[in-house]
Amino acid sequence: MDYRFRLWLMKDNKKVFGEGPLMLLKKVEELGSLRQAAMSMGMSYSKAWKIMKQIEEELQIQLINRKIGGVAGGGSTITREAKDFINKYEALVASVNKKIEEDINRFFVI
Amino acid sequence: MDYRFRLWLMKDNKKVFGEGPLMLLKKVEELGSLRQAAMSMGMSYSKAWKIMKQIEEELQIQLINRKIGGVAGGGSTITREAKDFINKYEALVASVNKKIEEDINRFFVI
DNA sequence: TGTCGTTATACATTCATAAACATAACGCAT
DNA sequence: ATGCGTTATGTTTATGAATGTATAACGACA
Repeated sequence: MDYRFRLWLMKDNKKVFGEGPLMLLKKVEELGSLRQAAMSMGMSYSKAWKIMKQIEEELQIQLINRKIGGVAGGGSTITREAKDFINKYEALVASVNKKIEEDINRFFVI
Repeated sequence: MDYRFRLWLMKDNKKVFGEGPLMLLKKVEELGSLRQAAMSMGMSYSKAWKIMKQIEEELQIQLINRKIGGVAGGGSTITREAKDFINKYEALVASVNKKIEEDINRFFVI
């Protein structure tokens, strides 16, 4: 049986971290700019920006260091805190994924 | 850390079973009609009907026995196959949830 | 000092999805 | 025969989220 799952971290009953933010942060790390990260995912910059803002407010964690203006117009890099966070989230998701694969073959023998 | 988790069963890359259909089937079992089941969930009947139809087509499983007309206008009851299916799905979700709760406290010590 | 690509933000528009609505058929009970 | 509440299905309308557009500020550098 094939499956798909999503796991969100919640705060005050609001989604505060999930697959979208994860991808975004990894792309920022790779590309050095939030705009380029959003573009590379086919996501509008305004949405990407809102996501970052919301998470930072909600979790009280600074995720990216912004630089406005300058040689390449500016850019963003992810913070150590963000790196730690995505490492934890990825480890969690991997662990859960493993569990599902074990179980799904136990329950659905199809 | 609080979380929310959703698991879908897939067929041909399409969502074919998840939390929505599960609730719907349980409500049909409880209330004896797809219309009432949908209403009780604040879901439109047409959507509920489409969900049932799609799953039955996709999984090649008959989920509900329909009766049109008659004493109470008709109604629907869920099949044994559907009962088996929701039992498996619920067991799987419960097992995975347990795992997440263990892990999330291991990873996010917040 | 003007240019560049970025962050930041508000606002308008588009689009996909869901809900509403409409209609037909059904069969038991009165 | 008629009415009732259901299943079945297509069509229309509404809602909300995502996207697009616009504008300002910024600062290194040529």
